[in-house]
Amino acid sequence: MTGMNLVGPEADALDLGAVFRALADEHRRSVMTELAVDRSDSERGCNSFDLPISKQTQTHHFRVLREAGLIDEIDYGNRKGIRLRRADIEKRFPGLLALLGAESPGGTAPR
Amino acid sequence: MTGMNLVGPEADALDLGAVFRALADEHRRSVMTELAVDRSDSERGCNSFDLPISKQTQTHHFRVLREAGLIDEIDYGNRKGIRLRRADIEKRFPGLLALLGAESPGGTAPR
DNA sequence: CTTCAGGTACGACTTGCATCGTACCTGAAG
DNA sequence: CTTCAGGTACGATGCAAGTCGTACCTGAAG
Repeated sequence: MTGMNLVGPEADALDLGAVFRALADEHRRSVMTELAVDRSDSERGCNSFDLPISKQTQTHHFRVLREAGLIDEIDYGNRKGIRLRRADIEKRFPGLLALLGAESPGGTAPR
Repeated sequence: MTGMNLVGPEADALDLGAVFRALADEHRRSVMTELAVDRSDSERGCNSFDLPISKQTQTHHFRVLREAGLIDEIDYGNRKGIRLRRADIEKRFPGLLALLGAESPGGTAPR
């Protein structure tokens, strides 16, 4: 089976409190900002975001993002994929990703 | 002197991280939700939000909201006023207040 | 003046959370 | 098989933050 065994809440069950708590951390927010800017929404590797923290801590952060419903984690056994749940987020919290994208250091305005 | 000696950051200096950290707390978020829904943006008393916490803790939460740039606190000496910084927030983080307003228990949609 | 309610300052306590060390699992490559 | 890199599980640690107790200040009302 190819992945997706790690699941978060349904689109309608996304909790704004959990989302804000997830985005309160600088590292998690930088991940979400990168994802928000990349309009291709392609699956990304966990270490494509170079976070200055240990891999155990990265595991923790990605879990928080998944449990908040912001990303999907695709488990391949010895490798993991990350994908932004853009449609679900836009449906439940329209404009949130734009706020994150506007914070992109490259000045990558959503237009 | 009529108030406003308590000041937060300038409109352009609002930090998304500080805002998310402020909104991560349930009590602070409930205050902001109430403020976001009330389009009159009139000055409100501190205990017009009935929070199930002591007054010292309320002082703490309002301070966090002010330092995040979300509200103004008007000091009258023995009384205090609270006012939402709607224009500044909308300018810097357009759509944020709509997200909060949509969480209002009364189903008070922003329009 | 005294009384009283609203608010703050300081400190203590407790919980939550970010972080990492150690150990272990998984799958791919030799 | 062994080796190795990516990832997880569990536990410990350190720090930030939410909460409240006590004491004090401020202004209004008697």
